[in-house]
Amino acid sequence: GELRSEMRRTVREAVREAILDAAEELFAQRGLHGAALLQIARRAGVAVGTLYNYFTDRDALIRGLFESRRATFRPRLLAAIAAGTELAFEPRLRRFVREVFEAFESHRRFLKLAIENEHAKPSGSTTPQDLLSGVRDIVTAGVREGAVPTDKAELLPLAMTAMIKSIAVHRITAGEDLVGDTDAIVDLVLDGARGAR
Amino acid sequence: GELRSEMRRTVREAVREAILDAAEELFAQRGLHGAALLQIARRAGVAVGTLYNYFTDRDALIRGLFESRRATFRPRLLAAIAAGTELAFEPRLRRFVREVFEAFESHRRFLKLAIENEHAKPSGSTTPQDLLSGVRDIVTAGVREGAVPTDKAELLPLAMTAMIKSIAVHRITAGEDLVGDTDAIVDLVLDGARGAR
Amino acid sequence: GELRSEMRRTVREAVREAILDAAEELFAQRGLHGAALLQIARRAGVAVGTLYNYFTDRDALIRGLFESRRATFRPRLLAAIAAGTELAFEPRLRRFVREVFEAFESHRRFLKLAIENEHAKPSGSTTPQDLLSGVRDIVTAGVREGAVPTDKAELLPLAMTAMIKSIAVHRITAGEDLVGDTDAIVDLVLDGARGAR
Amino acid sequence: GELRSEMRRTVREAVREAILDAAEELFAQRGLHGAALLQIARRAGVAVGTLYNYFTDRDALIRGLFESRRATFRPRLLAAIAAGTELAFEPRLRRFVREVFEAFESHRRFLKLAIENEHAKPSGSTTPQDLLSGVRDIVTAGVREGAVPTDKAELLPLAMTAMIKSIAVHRITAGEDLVGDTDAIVDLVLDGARGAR
DNA sequence: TATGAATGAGCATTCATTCAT
DNA sequence: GATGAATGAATGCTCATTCAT
Repeated sequence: GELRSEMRRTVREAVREAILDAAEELFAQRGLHGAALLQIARRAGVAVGTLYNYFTDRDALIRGLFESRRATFRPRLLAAIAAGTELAFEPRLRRFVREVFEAFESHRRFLKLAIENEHAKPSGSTTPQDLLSGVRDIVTAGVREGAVPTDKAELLPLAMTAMIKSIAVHRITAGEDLVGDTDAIVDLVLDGARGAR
Repeated sequence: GELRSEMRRTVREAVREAILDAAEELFAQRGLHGAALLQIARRAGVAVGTLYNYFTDRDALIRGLFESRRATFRPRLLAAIAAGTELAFEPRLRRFVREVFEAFESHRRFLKLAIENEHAKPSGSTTPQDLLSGVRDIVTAGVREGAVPTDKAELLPLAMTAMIKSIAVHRITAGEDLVGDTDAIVDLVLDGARGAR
Repeated sequence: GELRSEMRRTVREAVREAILDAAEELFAQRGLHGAALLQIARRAGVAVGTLYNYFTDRDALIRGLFESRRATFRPRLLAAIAAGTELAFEPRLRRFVREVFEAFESHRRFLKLAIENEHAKPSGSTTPQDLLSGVRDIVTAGVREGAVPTDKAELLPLAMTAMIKSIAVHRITAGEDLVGDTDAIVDLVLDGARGAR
Repeated sequence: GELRSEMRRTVREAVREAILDAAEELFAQRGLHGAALLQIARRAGVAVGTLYNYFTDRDALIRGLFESRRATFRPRLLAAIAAGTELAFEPRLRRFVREVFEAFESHRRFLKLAIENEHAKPSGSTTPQDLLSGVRDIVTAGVREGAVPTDKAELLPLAMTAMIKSIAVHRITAGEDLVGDTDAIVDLVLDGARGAR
């Protein structure tokens, strides 16, 4: 009946998640090309064939992983952008960066993977692209507000996103906390190397 | 005699360079994993077996490529650092960034490759690491000089290197000029988003 | 009670037939090796597992299909042979060929399949073998009657069966009528290429 | 030098032939679908990879086999057709059939394979098609000559080819001689079942 | 030293078969 | 009996590496 079908759906979801977790782990360990599907299946505790009941092929598994993780980030990112609309540029930016880092915290492993393989996934949108687009929105508002000179509007989002990603990977690799860098980054972005903290 | 032996050495060097060029081109096109040695050999105009007379295995070829290119960058980087020792922080930084970009210009293809595959090459030093270390030197001098607050010394080099790499890849991908971004980047780094250009 | 059990048997028979129909269609489309059991199950409107409630394995399904179709042909063939016992060789042969073609008409798809895969099914008797054996009976009678020289008795059935099968496949493939070739074939067989029609 | 290169070509040709022989044997034993490339490689005394140095993929190997064999038959068939142009219909046909059977003798195994898998190879021309086309040529000449009634011209080639193939397979399977059937077949075709031998 | 054919381990993918529900 | 997810052996194919010439 309905209960039965719901249980089945739940089990299916659990297996799917186990596969994605295993894939995430092995892709992080051996790279997007270095992890064999057999290893992923073993780590997930299923047979190779089972992988193909959930993803049509290797590429679909990779896409599935990225899309699945992105599906949990994007809402948080969008919320972080929307939440600050009423704020001035600086507090808005500060809040955004903090929330981004907080979101990053819960998926450290995936983020390293996503950032380091950004260039290898030209198909569809990615979390790094979402991040860039979020920063762009805020910078655009900052320009409108007069807080950011027009001529900085092109490079600033690129530069800031690069900083966030780079520092995030740095901290994740070192096993260190991310959120603590929020103010340092925002101060740096706002007032530059010369500005007093 | 000696002449003969020198000619032989020259030819050997030329073949080696042809192989590296072919490798660079194919790695850029199809990725570090996607280019087969047979294709590289063909493009270089030699047989597969010949590759193994110059590099012990695939990995050594990749390392050889990165090291060969690094060998041309590092002197320029070191020179750029050394040349500015007498200058104040700002002009020194400006000069450094410009010279880095000028050096990048002559090896655009390789740089994209090196930056995008930074994480895949944990063995030995790399050009991005050289860059980071150069920036660190200058920032350290800036701190000593009082131009940079101590508490920014840790993250600033990381952030700045990230900006340089990210913008470089952006421009290379778009087929655009790199050097033109020098001042924008330095201004951004020095005075932040809020500072007037 | 009994009614219930009969209904069950009827349903079972209907499902079995649906499976065989689906198998026939897919084998005809993609070959005996090219059709997957999953596709057959889907086309039949049942689950894969159900296939195994009706046939022990893939091979049994194929055998089941061939035997099921054979079970409808053989009676007609036997009847066509028996019906002509009182006739002379020529009218008997003519009648036999016509009735064979008429029987073929109602299972064109299967016949193409059976003829083209004759060699792949060494297990048990097949429709083509039934056909050969029918022709043999009639030829034997023809020899007894003096209408066929003894020394033609060995090859004639083989040759004639080959002609019938070959022309049948030709017409089925072209979507053309079979029965119309009856007289041409029989005339050819009786009087050869040189004889006037 | 030239000698060297010729030797290499010869060796290459020998390996290619060994592969084709192994393929022919295994395809005959287990069917076009049932023989694994690994088995073929083993039987040929080479590694799997070597197969791919000679044929781009499985299908190309099959095509290569059929084309290679066809390349030895077709000239003989064409010669058999051309050789009889000056003869009358009957002797021409008789000669043709005999030469076809003689040609068959030297490649019995392949012929069984080719005839039994005729329908599975829609790409390009095949030996059975060559045979049909040869018979057609001769029948057309027979019609022009007045030896064959026009209305038999369509079905006769089909029927005769079917007979030849069917009897050939019959004899090959039984390990019997082919050429001995020549006159019986031709007599049957010319004068039919009723005609005295 | 250069060559390129041979090698075979490694991988993605398919699909007949099983079995818990 | 029906279901369909899980299984894993089998297979086609790739490609780094070797080595006889």
